[in-house]
Amino acid sequence: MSHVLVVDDEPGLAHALGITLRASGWTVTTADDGAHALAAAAHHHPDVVLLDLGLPDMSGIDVITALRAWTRVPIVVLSARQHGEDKVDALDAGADDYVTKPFAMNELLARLRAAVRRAAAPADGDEAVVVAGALTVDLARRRVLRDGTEVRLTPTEWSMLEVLVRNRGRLVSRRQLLQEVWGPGYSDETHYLRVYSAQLRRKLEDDPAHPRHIVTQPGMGYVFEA
Amino acid sequence: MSHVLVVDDEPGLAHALGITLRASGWTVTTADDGAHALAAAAHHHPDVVLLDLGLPDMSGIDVITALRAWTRVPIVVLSARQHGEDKVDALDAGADDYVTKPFAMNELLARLRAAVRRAAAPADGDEAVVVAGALTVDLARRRVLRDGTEVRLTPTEWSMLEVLVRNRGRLVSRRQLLQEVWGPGYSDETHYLRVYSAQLRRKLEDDPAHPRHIVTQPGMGYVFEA
DNA sequence: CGCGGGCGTCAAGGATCCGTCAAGGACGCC
DNA sequence: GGCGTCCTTGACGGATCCTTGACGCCCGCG
Repeated sequence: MSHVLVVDDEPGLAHALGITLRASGWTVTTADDGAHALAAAAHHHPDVVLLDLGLPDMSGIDVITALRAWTRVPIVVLSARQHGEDKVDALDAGADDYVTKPFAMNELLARLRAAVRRAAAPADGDEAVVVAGALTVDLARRRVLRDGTEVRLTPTEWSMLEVLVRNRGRLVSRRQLLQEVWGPGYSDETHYLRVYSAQLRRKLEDDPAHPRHIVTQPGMGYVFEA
Repeated sequence: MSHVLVVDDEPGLAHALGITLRASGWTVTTADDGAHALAAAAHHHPDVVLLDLGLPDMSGIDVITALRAWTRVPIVVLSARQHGEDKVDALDAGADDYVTKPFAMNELLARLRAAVRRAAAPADGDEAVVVAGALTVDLARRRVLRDGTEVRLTPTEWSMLEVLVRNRGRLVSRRQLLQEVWGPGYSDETHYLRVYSAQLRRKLEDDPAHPRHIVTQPGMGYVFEA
């Protein structure tokens, strides 16, 4: 099923949400302030973020803005204020939906499902399995086969390959790659790209010195060619 | 601006919504029952549908289902019932958002904007392909094809070509070109333009000495001619 | 006719970027 | 604690690319 990041500083509510969500088949990560939320989002790549606007360290709007700087993950906002201007602010900042406390749990679940479904829908071109020469990349099962035998990838290697394969045939800029794999704040760590592109090539390419699938576009980024 | 289809059977509310929406820059079509709503949606292709669930001829859920059979136009639902199970049903049927009466008009406007923005976002990079004779410039994928084969450009070459192509048919002044490619503070480095226009012509033009696409306007700047 | 400015061409550096190898160090597992 | 995996970081050739300078051409003008 899908993965949800719950951001809430009230331990009781966060706990209750976690139990209910897990009972509904979600996997759950929790964060109790904005900084941890951003770190967790970058690390876990949740399918949806459930964000309480009342956080101790930074405003919820800032969290939304920071997330929207690098990801389109759906954000469902949770707020105590019933008639707050912050509804408008949150939606304009890039939130996808808004739930006011108190809320019915089944309504919240429906909104989360709707948010995930909306986000998944435009990804039409996504087939779960992409074949490129001797390579078979199964995006759903997170597996790669080369000449029919499985290749073991580390989490970071897989993450980078996944971004490239989902954008196969088109250039992925260094910046985009760094942000999607390592998260915001890593936009300039271009060295990571060199290290990991080399590792992927060593594991996936027939001739790592002359790669046919993971192609460098000097000065710009990388492309996965099928 | 965008076009909204308002589906409501209360003449007073529909009228008030129409006035407010038009004042906010929307163009508006109204329908007072489900059958007319479906016909109007098929005819006008609105950018967003604002749907009141309480309709005389059919249930709002059925309207959503019928729309979703053929279009992904965002649907924002309007309902009087505050704690109704119909919220969940509407969202699961394919609605994008939900507003409960009574509602603040600026919240409704924000939700409509958010719905349209969400729907438009994935389509952004589309249609960014410019064809000029034997040249094909794909602005989204950052690729250039000449007679069907890809041409490798350096980052600076691409950046300059991109500015010219985005302003195709219009003169781009030397100053503007320098600032957009090299940044502010390079307004007088006209020599760069000569070097890079020459490189682009060598890579893209059939006869670099007599360019047909990257044309110099002496003393002023350059034009990309399709 | 001589001169100068704008433009195009070519080539040479120096800076930057890329690929590679390898050494710490964090973390989980036994 | 010992071990293995993985991420991060550094160093270093080699390739690529940006910048800069020199030079020739064309054309208008004095």
